[in-house]
Order: sequence, then structure tokens, then C-alpha cells
Amino acid sequence: MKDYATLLKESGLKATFQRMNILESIDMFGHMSIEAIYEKVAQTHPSLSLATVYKNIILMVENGVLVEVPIAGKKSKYELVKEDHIHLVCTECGEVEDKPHMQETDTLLHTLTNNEHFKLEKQQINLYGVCEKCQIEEAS
Amino acid sequence: MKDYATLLKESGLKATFQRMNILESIDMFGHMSIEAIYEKVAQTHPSLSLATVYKNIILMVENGVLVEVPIAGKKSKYELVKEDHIHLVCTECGEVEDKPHMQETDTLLHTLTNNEHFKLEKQQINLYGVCEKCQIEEAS
DNA sequence: ATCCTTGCAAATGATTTGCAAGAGT
DNA sequence: ACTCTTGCAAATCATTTGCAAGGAT
Repeated sequence: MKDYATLLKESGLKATFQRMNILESIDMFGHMSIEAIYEKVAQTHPSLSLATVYKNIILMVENGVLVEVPIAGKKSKYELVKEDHIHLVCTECGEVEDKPHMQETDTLLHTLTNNEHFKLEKQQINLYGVCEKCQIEEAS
Repeated sequence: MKDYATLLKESGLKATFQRMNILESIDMFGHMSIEAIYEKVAQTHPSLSLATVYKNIILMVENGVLVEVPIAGKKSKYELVKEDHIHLVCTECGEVEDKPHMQETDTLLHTLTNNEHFKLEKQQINLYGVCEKCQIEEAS
């Protein structure tokens, strides 16, 4: 388990109980909406305010701790900053799964943007479809 | 210029003045937020209601005429359904530019999802960075 | 001790809804 | 004619803000 306190301090943020719990939840679930984070953390910290979650998510995105993952037709989810990867978004159950980014794709995208004189900062690849679990449930 | 009336009817929707104007605006600008669509169309159709724009965007997304393009840190934009392509999203000016999708990338993504037993329906690749125009403005 | 963060409640902003009148087929 | 769509206003939902009290360094 990662040391969220250190992560926060290195990013210039105080290590509050609320923030560490938010990070722990996101780390555990991979990707979470703001509401889901609130509900999860409030279980162990009932006085938590939804406004605090909003403030902290915004702050942690600004400080490079979290990344927003916008999803068509749904509210954004948030994940910890990590290596580039691909999102498999299930249109049935809403789950998001990470897949390692392929070297070839990465190279192609960099070549493309260089040719466009576009200063590439961040890439987000979302693949929408039906996950294995939901396919099996549909078939039955 | 495309025949928006036919496009709508083929998609099972009535060809109202409002809908055709919305499609024309989006086609002209490439990608637009709901507010921007409203402001643009209201110029030539001042009685237009924002609620009508909302209702129609939702309907046209459901009926496969439009696609939602969710963007990190901003509100979603909408575009006409077209071939798969890549979005270059400028983090300075907010403009979105389309780039043709590369065959190699497409093949890689299909292979990846097949291996995962993921039934791929739609792909969205967003590259965030600074467009050429904004780089030039920054330098000066 | 100082400054930042929290929780609350209120304010704002975005989106959705119900319904009577109007438009499309 | 019939049904779907529009525009309006109200309702709902999501997000942001101000501020006094509490917490982190």
C-alpha cells in the first residue's frame, strides 16, 4: 500500500485524514465518480462533507495527484496519476478497466502530433463496449 | 452541404427547423458545446429555447446522429457521427481538431479488445496539448 | 502560532420536466 | 387529423462559495 501522506506532501498539499481516505478509495476501486467517493469515504468518516470531496478532487487534479477521466453519457471518474494506459469502458455496467498502453500506439500518436506541431501533454484513449462479464449476463 | 432533413428522417426524427439548424451549426464548427449551439442558432432563430437544444441533443445522440465528445476539465462537445478519428484538444483555447485515424492504431486497438473478450463499440482518442496557434501566441 | 482545511448552509449554475400551443408528416 | 416538438416556467440536480471552527505543520 502506497504512502498517501508522502504523495500529498510532495505535491504541496497537507496530508489530511479526508484526503488520504479519498486517495485510498480511488486506489482501491481504480476509477470513481465524486458521488461514489463521497459515499465510500463517508462510511468510515460520517461527518465528511460532499463539498470537501469536491474541493479536494479539484485541488488534487490541479496538483497532479489525480486525473479526470471524462466518459460519454456519464459523469467523470477520477483515477490516480499513473503511466499512460487505455480505458475499457463498459456501456452496460459502467465499469472502467485499465489496459497497458502499447508502445506502437504511443509512437504513432507522438509522430502524428509532432507533424501537426501540436505540443502533446496528455493522451486519453477510451474504448467503449461491453465487458466480458456483461456479455455473459446478456447471453443467459 | 449535406441534406440534414434526410439525415434526420432516416434516423427516425422529424425534420424541424430547430434540428436542422443545430446540425448545420455543428457541421460548420466541427465540435460545439450545448451553450455554443444555443447561442449560434438563436442568432437566426431568436425564439429558440435552451431546453429545446438539450432535448434535441439527447435525442440525436440516442438516434445515432450525433456523438458526445467528453473533454477533461470542460463541458462536453458534440459532433456529427463520422468515421473514427482522433481529437486534438487544445488546453489553451479549447479548440478541438480532428485528425484521421491511423489504420495501424485501429488494428492494434481491435486486437487488444478481442484478447480481452471486450465487445468494442466505439473508440475515442483525445490528445490534450497546445495547438500551433496558441504556441505562437505564447512565444510572442 | 500560523495558515490551510473542514463542514455547513446558502448561492449559483446546469439540466430536466410538465404542459399547452404550434409544427411536421 | 394525428402525433411529435417547441417554448416557457418551474423543478430538480450538480457544483461552488463564504465563513467560523478545527486541524496540520
